[in-house]
Amino acid sequence: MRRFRGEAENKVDNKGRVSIPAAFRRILEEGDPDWSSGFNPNLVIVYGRRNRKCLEGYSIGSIEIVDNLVSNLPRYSKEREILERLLNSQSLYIQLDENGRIILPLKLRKLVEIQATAVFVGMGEKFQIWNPTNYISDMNLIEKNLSENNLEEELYSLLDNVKNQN
Amino acid sequence: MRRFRGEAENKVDNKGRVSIPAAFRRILEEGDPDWSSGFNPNLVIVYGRRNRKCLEGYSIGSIEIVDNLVSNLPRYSKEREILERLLNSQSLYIQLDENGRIILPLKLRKLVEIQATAVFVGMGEKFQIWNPTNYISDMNLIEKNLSENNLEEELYSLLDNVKNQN
DNA sequence: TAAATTCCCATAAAAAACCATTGATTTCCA
DNA sequence: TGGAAATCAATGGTTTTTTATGGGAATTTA
Repeated sequence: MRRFRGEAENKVDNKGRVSIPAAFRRILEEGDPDWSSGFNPNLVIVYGRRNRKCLEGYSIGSIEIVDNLVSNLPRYSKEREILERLLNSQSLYIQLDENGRIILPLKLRKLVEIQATAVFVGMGEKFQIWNPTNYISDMNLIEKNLSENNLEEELYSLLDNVKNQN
Repeated sequence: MRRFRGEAENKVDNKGRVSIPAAFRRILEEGDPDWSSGFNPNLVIVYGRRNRKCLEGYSIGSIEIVDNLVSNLPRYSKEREILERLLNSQSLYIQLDENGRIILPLKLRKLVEIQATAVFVGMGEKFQIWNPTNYISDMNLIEKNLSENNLEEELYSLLDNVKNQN
């Protein structure tokens, strides 16, 4: 499965309409089992992640993987209920329009402080939508953390450890 | 099967009428084997869950799954008898009206303290109906629980464990 | 027969569908 | 290979449809 990559800044009009970057649309199309050429793919936006001032977009395929994991937990378990709250209650099924746009409801825009522009950030199996300023802050935070603790090498070596476990 | 997603707050008038959120109606339609375009889907509302100050709505399809689970228990076992009380006795079959509304009987509204507004909460294979204030409390409880015990990562890793079992 | 329930109609606001424009990118052919 | 033609992407505006909700008449029920 191809991945969401790159960053793009698009305008949000006063109805809440935003274009999904064309590159991301390709991934959404590939990832939507019901999609076929000439039609518009669907996606799911999750807004319930804690400690994150952004929205997360998933292709239908990727969200189904997550949903199935949840569905495999005991039906009435506490754990499952909480995960449903975080992943299903705080999420939306959204259809792209003819022009590749979606409508971000006011509620979500307020939640992540998005007004006239939004930044789309590829994150592999999902993408994020940020208020531009908040995105810069978040990147700066990461940069700072990396340089202060000289974490970069350590992080990359993590990858090798994961590999060894498989 | 598509899932119930998102949160919506709708008004309850003094006849007990409430709109089922349009997004949920789509799921109810898909999940009702007898439904066909132009008609109104049916649903089942369960009010028998203890420790839950909310009602639960199921599509015909999902309630059948749950019913079948109960049917797999030994026919005259105590457990089955009790579950049938909670899931069958304390539930009702409801039809949406022409405008996508249902009537919540006074008895049920009292049971979960619903008055002028109700919150609909998508929970994947079912949805919940809450008194707004009680819903906020419940979410706060979850938040508190997550942050105090640093449970979020643990929960998400639960998902990975599920994956590894398959 | 009063109260409750069902059915029918009305409406404002929100969302979806439709159409148009501009600038960038790609195609393709002389 | 240069550049005209075609295509696509991002964005704005308008029209149509859907949603949520209210109210009243008709019908049932107690």
